[in-house]
Amino acid sequence: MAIKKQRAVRRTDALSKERIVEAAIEILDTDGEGALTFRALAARLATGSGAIYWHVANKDDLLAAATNDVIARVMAGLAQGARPREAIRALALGLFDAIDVHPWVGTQLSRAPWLAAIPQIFEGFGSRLEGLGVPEEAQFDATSTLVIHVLGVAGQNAANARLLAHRTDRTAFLGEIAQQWAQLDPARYPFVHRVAAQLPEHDDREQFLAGIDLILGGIEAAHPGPSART
Amino acid sequence: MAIKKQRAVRRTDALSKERIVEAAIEILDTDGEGALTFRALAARLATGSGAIYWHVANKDDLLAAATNDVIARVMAGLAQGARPREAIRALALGLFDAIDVHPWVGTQLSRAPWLAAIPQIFEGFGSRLEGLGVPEEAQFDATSTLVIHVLGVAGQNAANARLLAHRTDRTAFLGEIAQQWAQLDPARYPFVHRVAAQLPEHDDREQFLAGIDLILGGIEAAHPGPSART
DNA sequence: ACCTGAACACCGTTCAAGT
DNA sequence: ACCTGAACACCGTTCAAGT
Repeated sequence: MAIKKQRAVRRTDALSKERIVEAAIEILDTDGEGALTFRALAARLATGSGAIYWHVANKDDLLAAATNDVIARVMAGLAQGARPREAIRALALGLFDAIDVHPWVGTQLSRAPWLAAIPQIFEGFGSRLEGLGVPEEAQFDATSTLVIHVLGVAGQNAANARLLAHRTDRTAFLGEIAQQWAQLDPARYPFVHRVAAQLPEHDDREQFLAGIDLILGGIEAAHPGPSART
Repeated sequence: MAIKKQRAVRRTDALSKERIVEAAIEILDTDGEGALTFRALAARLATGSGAIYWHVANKDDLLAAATNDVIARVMAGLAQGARPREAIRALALGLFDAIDVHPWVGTQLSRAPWLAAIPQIFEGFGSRLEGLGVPEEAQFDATSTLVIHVLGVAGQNAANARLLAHRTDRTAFLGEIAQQWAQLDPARYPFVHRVAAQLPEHDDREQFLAGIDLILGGIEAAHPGPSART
């Protein structure tokens, strides 16, 4: 009982945007997008909901800051000096994995293209195309296609996560969708029928990467350049 | 003044899911995603907000039905019998244009992969890959990549529309983003700097199609098949 | 069977009042 | 300068009561 007085909860530091964003990320990660409210955030920070507005303009601002944090961490964690094609794949996978862990980032990225996180992603892909032999006039379209692929998958993964929050089993959930697809008229949906069986067992990450490789293949086919020997 | 009595508002027909969805689409198209509330919808239909729940499970159900309507119309309007590559491009452009007119469809598609609209889109792309010479094992990944591209662009366009709702000029808005990009550190963001100038003047539709062509190029490069003479 | 509309629970955001 | 927390305006959804 006579131990040195333990610091109570953590009301020592003053409130700051940093601490608010940190707490928001914790709520988003553990309880999902729906759980982030100013009331919940205020409770966790042991303050009033209005206090948060002193450091943060509004909820969009808060979510943007949280998203930037996660993306900046991905960019910082990237290995340097890889060959362009490998660097592009590593960046894509890094983003995929980050969004897999923080599905709410997917929602944000696909809802707000003016986010500060977007130019970071653009730069990450675009600056490596030079090394792939893509001429300057073609770099904008090629980069945009890679970025759109990442954002597109991000949005879908976030949607899946939103749904899986209410359910236990992922395979069972995909199985239900597969069953719905299998119940469509086979005459009108022959392809969907064939693919339905692959749905529950397919690996999102591998399919994402297959898409990146398809796009890279298209880029290289359109611009046969020096690095053809990947 | 003595003209035949005009039908008052339109309270003749009983309420139905069809009429509710129709009214919802009108609100979404004219006043944007934020304007669709059960109160606004009830007012337009001259009924109580609770009445809507007799025909529609909840707001998600309503939005799903509205989205399916728009997508089904795109599928129905497609020309028959085109060669596979042209058919795929036409489908992609049809979806792009529909989402351009109804940006809220973009939000829905990128938020809800279990929508009934999704297998329609899957079928539209997937069933044409056979004719491109893509072997069966590769069709799932290739289709998914095309669908993701459509959904990814859909989400971004919807986000842009949400922002442009509060503003008048599109070019001015893109100009502001371009300016933000141009203000980033040129040493760390050389590519973003180069691309910023192209941002305000670039054509979203053309860039979308360039992405589709890049993906198709990658598909054909991976599976050099019978239809190489496109 | 279908509709009405008040009531409920819950948001984001504001703001007068405190320190 | 920064924090508190009640109050405001507005949601989606429910439900007892009507026809």
